[in-house]
Amino acid sequence: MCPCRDMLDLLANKWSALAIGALEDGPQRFGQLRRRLEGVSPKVLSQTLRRLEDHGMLTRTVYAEVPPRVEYELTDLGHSASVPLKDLRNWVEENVPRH
Amino acid sequence: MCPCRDMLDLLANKWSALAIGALEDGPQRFGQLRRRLEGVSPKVLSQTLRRLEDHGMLTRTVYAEVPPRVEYELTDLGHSASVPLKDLRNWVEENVPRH
DNA sequence: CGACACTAGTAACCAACGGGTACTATCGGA
DNA sequence: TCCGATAGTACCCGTTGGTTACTAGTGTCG
Repeated sequence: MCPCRDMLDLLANKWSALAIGALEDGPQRFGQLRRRLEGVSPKVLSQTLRRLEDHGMLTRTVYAEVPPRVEYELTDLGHSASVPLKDLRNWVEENVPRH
Repeated sequence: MCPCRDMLDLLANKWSALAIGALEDGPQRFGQLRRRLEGVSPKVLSQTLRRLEDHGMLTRTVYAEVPPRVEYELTDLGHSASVPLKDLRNWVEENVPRH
């Protein structure tokens, strides 16, 4: 109904939460993210990043090089959202019976 | 890979986050939840609640009455998870251009 | 007496998303 | 010449999300 549902739907999502977490350390390339988020397929990562970009959580910068280089970086909004997401990830890590 | 991914997948989900939020105020019946979480269909709410129950976030109590009465209540684990989820919902409410 | 409401779902069905694998172009290096 | 590296997309499929219709058993209203 209201736009906050869209935003919650975006952030309350496994790969979004993990991707934003990975980008907390600074800009990252596509392949770096792919390796850090173990288990994500390129298609899904691409979709996730695009949705985050559309909602203003990150920027995508293409460098016209070969091989191609694309960097993703959190916006201020993204950095701000990363705080509650980090708390959520921390809660999970603390409350799940370890491997 | 590790079980924390399952848990994150469970909690990082729109309806889960909203359902846990609604249950913060105390036990609720199915229909109450359905009305509070505007827009959720009975099937999806049922699925969501069952998944949360399976993961120990809430309890489901059936009263043998007519008409039927079923109450859902957060466990200690559920109450603990509700904290970071509430922070996330608050972030969304504060950072989304109002309706 | 018959119709309707209330409850907590389930059954059937469909669309959308999540996810996997294979494939592309381009260049440098062995 | 062939391989590797990069950032995706094309294609396909299964699971999930989602909608609507329907159930049973009783109480209430007309």
